[in-house]
Amino acid sequence: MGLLDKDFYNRDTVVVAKDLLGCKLNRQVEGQVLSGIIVETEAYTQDDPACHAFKGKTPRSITLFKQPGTAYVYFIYGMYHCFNIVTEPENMAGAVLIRAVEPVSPLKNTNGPGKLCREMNILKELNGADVTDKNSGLWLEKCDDISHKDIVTTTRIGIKTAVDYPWRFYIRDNLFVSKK
DNA sequence: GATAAGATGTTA
DNA sequence: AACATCTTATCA
Repeated sequence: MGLLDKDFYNRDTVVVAKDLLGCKLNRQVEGQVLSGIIVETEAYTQDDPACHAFKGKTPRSITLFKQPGTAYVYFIYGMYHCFNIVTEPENMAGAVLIRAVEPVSPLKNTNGPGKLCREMNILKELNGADVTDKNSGLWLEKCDDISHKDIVTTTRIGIKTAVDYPWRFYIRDNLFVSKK
């Protein structure tokens, strides 16, 4: 299966967020590979008030300005991590939050951003990792092609600003989307 | 079913 | 003080 490369991520964030649906997320840990199909994403861009990079570079948001295909992992609510993939050219902030995957190999309980990070052992040490390089232990592959009409577009979840941006995408009727 | 509250630590 | 969350408790 084709490894997603820098050119894939070096595009408009919203386009990447939709194209990531149906792709396979892989995590190698202790010789074991955990995999899931991405079924839910959200887009965040530099001029988006809900984005961590909205107010410019900070120690945390600096990762969002790195080259496309960089992992952006941050700690939230005292006990969870969220996993994003940086998009757009280097020095331009943008990222896609992976909100849910459909379990493939020995995975379960991955229907939410905090849960999938816990189940796939995605920790802060992966912040800044190169997702276009398998050696990072975290990479993505092209898998299912999702038809345009099977992508549902809604507003994003869990934020207080820019609540009207229609930048959450998920696969219609998929059982592993968060909430419901 | 629904809604409320509690856990927990980093961030600026 | 807020936070790109999730679990458990307490209603009905």
